[in-house]
Amino acid sequence: MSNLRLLAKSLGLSITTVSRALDGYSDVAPPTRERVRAAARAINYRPNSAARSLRRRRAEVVAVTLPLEPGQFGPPLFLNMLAVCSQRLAENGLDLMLLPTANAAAEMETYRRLVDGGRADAVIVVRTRLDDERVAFLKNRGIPFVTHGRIADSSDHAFIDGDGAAGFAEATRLLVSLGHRRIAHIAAPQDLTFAHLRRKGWKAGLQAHDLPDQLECIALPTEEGGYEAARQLLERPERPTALLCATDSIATGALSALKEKGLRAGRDIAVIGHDNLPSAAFTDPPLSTMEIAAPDVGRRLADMLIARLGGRDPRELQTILPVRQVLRATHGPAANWT
Amino acid sequence: MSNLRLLAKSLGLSITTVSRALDGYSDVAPPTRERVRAAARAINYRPNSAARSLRRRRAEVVAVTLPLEPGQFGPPLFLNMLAVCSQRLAENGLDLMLLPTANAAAEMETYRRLVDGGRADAVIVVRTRLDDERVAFLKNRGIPFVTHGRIADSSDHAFIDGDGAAGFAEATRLLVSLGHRRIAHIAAPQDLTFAHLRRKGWKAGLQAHDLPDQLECIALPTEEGGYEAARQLLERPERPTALLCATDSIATGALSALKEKGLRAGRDIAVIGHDNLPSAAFTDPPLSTMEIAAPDVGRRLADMLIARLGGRDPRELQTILPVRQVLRATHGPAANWT
DNA sequence: AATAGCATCCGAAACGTTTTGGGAAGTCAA
DNA sequence: TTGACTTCCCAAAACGTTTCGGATGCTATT
Repeated sequence: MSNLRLLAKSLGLSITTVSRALDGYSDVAPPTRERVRAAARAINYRPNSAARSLRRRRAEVVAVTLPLEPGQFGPPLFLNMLAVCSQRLAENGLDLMLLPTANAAAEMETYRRLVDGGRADAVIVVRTRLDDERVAFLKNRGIPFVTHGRIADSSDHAFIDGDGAAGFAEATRLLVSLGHRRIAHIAAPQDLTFAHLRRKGWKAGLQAHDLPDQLECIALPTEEGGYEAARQLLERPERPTALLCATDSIATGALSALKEKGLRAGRDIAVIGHDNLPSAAFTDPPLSTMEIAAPDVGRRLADMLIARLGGRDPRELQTILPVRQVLRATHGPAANWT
Repeated sequence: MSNLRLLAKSLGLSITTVSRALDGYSDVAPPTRERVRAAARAINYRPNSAARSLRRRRAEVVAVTLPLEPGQFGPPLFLNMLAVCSQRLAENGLDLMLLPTANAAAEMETYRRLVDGGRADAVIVVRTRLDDERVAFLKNRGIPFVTHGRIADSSDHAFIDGDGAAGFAEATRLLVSLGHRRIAHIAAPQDLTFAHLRRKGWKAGLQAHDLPDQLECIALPTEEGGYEAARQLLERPERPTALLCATDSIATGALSALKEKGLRAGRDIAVIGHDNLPSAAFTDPPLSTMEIAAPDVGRRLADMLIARLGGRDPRELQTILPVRQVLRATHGPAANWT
């Protein structure tokens, strides 16, 4: 590992001049600048990141912890979003680093090392809960952050989120218009904000038509969870004619349960998911679902972080994105069986 | 952000003593040590990571770049493995950081910043290619690394990998024993090592029974890729009776194509995948697949890294894990149609 | 009483960078 | 010739930590 001192010595220049040449300052002669740059390239010089961030008093890193438990989006979409975010951050000289964490306690410890140890200049909070201690911690420390998803009171921090409530209300209306009256909801654990909002939308949709909202079941947002929940709902005396699922993973599991019961989704019973996972187009039948109607959530997220790092008021950085329906083959009209 | 100087001043001690008290050295009196620790806890002190790694001359970070393109494992399993790895590394005071990268050029640039800039002490290389410039780079720099997957010549570096060749040879044998003679392979791009080895296993399995190995198609390791490839293979005059797919994503797409043609997997045509994704148990019919027969790849990976950081010879750190079959409903006997 | 040994503590240097506040030539106008 | 400006360069300080090599005072030993 080479450093500025060696580079300077080999060029017969001072450390200062070499540093400034590499950073493109105007007070070094163009020929010198080129000479320095060529030498730096030749020995693969990169500024030592620890020394640099020690001196500049910033890490030039945006961090995001990745909770292990099944979450909001499926990982493929989610990582895609972060990759786009990362590219955008890179244009501003920021690294995005992801830190997998096994459980809530480990995650909080990671936050402390991150923030109190100056490892990150800003953080992205994902898989938010209504009562989220990570958000409380970050507010307390005053470090810039943006959440992906809201919390119970999101009035005073930056966030980006899909309008899950509106999406699920809309989907419920669609099912009603197709003749459904017993519309069940397979919800995800209600401490997760997205799950809470989607359930709220479902309830609102039902209430608008004076329909009962007793048909529900809470499941882990996995195929397994959806499978079990669907089986339970089908045992109910008031058997649902439609299953509105909090996520596509849940919906995929539900499809599997329906098949076991000899029910054909889209004909005997309607199923609608959320997220539009890549695999949703390849279930049998192809899953009707919904997705955030924005192609560039990652980029927006990065821009919000950069704005926060620039001191922008978080209350100006709150984005709720509309959700659009992706209708494939599982949202059928109500079957005639009772 | 507090620092040692402030802490020392508030305690009436020197910076040295405070530092050594926190690090548990024996040359500070137990009462002093406790006093220091209490004060540090009270002000949420964490050593500044930049200063620390500048002085210690190591970053205490293991890095892994995450290429965006669809890869070896599906993300859920893959992230799980990394999370386990991360826990194990944490026990040794190492942070695991993931860096998403959009393309090969960006990935190499990340490697340079990482290694030449001293941001990481070791790296994990995932989604290896037969000819992998990342491995060449790391060897050249002499930084410890472990690859997840092999390359063309893996004789002199540390790696952990599933025995894809044996797994696919075994699966081919199974299909032959079920009466199949026209066993097609939907391969992933052959520059990816895992794809190359799996195809090699398939070929070996066929050759052992003097069966032809013309029935193949190369696809992106996604549902979409599997769907297209399966459609093409079904157009062939010598229509296959079995599809051995390089990944479960491919197999899932293939299942969807079969359904369109009115073929029932497991009865009219056999399908076998690889990876045992969580969703594989919930396809219709549930997918027969295979998986690495070790519950703790992530932990092993971490241990190998730690061993490399401790100076162990990479040639002693080469693990090939057996692959076991997970037979569900899609590996049926050969149908009678020609 | 002198010395050795021990338990505690501390000053100062070092890690490699960025940045402040100049300094030494050279140029130009008066 | 002088002074003011420019251009190009540099010394030194600072970021916060760890660690080397003592220093200080006390107890036990001779």
